[in-house]
Amino acid sequence: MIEYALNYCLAMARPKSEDKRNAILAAAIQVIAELGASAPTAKIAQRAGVAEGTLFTYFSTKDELFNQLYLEIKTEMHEAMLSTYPRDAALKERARHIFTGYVAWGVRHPAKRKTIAQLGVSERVTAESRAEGMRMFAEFGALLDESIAAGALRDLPQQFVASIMAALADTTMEFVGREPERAQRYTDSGFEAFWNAITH
Amino acid sequence: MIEYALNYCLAMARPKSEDKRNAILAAAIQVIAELGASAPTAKIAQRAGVAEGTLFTYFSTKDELFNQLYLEIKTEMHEAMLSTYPRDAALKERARHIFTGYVAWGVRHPAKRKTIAQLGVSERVTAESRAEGMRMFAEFGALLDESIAAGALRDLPQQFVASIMAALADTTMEFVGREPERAQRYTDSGFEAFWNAITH
Amino acid sequence: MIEYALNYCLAMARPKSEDKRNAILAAAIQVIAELGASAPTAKIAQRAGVAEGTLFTYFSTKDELFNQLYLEIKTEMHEAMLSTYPRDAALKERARHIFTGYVAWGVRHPAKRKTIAQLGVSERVTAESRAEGMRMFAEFGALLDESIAAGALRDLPQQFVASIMAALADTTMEFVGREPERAQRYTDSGFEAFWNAITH
Amino acid sequence: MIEYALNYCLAMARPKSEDKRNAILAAAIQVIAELGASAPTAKIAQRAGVAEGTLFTYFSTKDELFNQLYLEIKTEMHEAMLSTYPRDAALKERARHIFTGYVAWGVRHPAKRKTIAQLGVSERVTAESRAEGMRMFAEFGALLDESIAAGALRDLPQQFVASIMAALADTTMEFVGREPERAQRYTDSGFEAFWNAITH
DNA sequence: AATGAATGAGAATTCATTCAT
DNA sequence: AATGAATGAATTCTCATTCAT
Repeated sequence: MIEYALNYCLAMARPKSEDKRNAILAAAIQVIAELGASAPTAKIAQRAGVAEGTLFTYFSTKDELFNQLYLEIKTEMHEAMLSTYPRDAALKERARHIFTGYVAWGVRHPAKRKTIAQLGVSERVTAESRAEGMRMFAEFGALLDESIAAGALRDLPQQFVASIMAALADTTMEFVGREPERAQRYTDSGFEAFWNAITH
Repeated sequence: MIEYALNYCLAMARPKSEDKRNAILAAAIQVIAELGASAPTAKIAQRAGVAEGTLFTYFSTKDELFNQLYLEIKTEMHEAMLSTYPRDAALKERARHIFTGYVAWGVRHPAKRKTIAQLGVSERVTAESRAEGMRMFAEFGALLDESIAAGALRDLPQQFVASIMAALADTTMEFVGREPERAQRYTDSGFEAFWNAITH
Repeated sequence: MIEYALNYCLAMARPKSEDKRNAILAAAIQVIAELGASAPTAKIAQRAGVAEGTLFTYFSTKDELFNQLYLEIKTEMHEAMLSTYPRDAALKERARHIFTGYVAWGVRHPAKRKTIAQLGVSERVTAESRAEGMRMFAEFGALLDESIAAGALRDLPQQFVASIMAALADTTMEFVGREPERAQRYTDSGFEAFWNAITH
Repeated sequence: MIEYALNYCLAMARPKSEDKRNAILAAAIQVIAELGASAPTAKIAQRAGVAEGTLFTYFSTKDELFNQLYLEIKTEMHEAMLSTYPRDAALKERARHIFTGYVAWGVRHPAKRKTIAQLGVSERVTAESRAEGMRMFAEFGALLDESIAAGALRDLPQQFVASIMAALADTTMEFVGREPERAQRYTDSGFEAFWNAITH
């Protein structure tokens, strides 16, 4: 009530709602997962429960929506890998934590995973967005430097190691998605494969 | 003169030309590599040097073109991996041959690689095409059974191993693409990583 | 403090501000001069420093804004032609005064001139507005009746003479706009042409 | 029949039809005269009896359509003024011919006249088109050089004279349009006014 | 009164596919 | 078989206007 009066005086209109923005991003994830990067904005808006035009008050173009979505998902992936990171565990356990966190996230969010796969090859996602997305993951390469030191990949860029991790984790996710009942087995094996790949 | 040409034309039913079909496929590779899977058929036809409508006498729909292209490239990849396959070499050398052949092919044909990446996530490529594409590669899993027997991946499907190989090779290609002067280094390391991943 | 502001706001019904109305009209002139009659209301509001919605508390529709603007400018033009009108001068001098005043106004206010040109052919400006705008100028025809009496235009409607004056003055303005350094020359010649046109 | 066979051999498809192009231009004239320069392409296509998309095979953008239309009408106006031009008549008669030809054209083609008025202030018509349009009319200034030599407009650019002619003729047209029964009277008077304007 | 988010009906193009030639 | 004009549904984005705050 008082808020209304305040708004009245300050002459503020409805503020842009974070909820709506999130609804649009969430809808985009679903629709892109279903239809690919050619998903029409109209369908995204509809799924989000907003008018077609509203989408454009939150994202000025389709490209902007896609780039923001790309970074949003990448950030979430990153967080999933770092949450409850065991700082003091042995190196291998820390690595396992990251790998496992990523796989678990991907399995839990199949639509997001498909969407990232689509956006990853979409011409709409700019080089800048890609670079920013990559920066997050490069850090894991650094994290693993110790383990790499003696292995086959020594003196190759950390990014190479990070990409290998991502590639193996993605493959793992896919098979977990197909046979969820063997999730544990795939995840363990995927990680061991990765660990062997980089440490020997 | 004109009459002669007329007779010539009316007399012979022009057969579909294998050349034209190939020109369209080759054009599609280029255009899809440049524009993604949303590449218009008109642009593909133009690049192929044929009329818009002609494309549709060789491929009844865009989807058909894309699916055939997908399989054509997959087949070519497959052949690249098997050419000069050293039947009697030691297991690891045979595996290296396959891995290296694939990477070399990808580096030599960047447009094809980009196109396969695009088609790989395109809604136009059917599950059947994907399955058929995968079948070719599954055989390499079988090939490696021996080596897997004692490693981390024992009793996981051969497809898992094949996918891991593909994933690591793709990653390798990408980095070779970025730093061609270190091609040898990346390829060797990529293969060692793969070998370690599956044999330990 | 906040409470005070609150009371202040609740106590007084804010009156529509003449300033704001004028700001909107002034902004419309600029934006229409730049973008033509398709100028969006949002841009006009922005230029005026008010919210999109505010524009509609001062002008219920875009059409109303455009019609009022049309008449406002026409009125201003009219005033420019009559200011310091030398009632007792000779006929030709009075005519010159009007012609010159109009040209000078147009040269001094190029955006207004462009805007009037746009509104003059816009479907948004109603026949009524046009009629009202024309009425003002018809009076100049009456003023010139004497001079017409013997000329080529005798027994044609005063409006015809008024339109001829407007047409010649507009042409004059345009050339003064292009070559401001010859302003005097163009204005004098334009008027002489007009005077000769109607008096011979 | 033989043509078909020939086409068949040369593999020509339906050629772009001049008729259709003209139908689109004619439709544009009508619709722009009715709705102004904001006339939608969809409405123009419909009026022309072609599909919405067809319009764009003849004119790649709306701007191109508008610019070509502008020049087409200007050219036609120009021709109307020169047709049956009496090379050997006295100067005034030649001038009258031009003036009268233009007015008659404008009266006969009111939609074209309205359309040119709209396009003349439209942002879509480029400076190049305008310049080209103006070039045609500048020549009439040259034509009148003799008559100007002694008048009020001596040593002003021919373009100024040409613009004055256009302005007076436009005014004349408008009044003829309103009172067609006095067409002759207006045309004669308009021309006399013009002649007096430039020769005295 | 003032704000600006929300709306949805257009608007200009694009494009896979058809079909007359 | 080859051509490319013709089609119209679909797409992204704009904009006048409304309305909750």
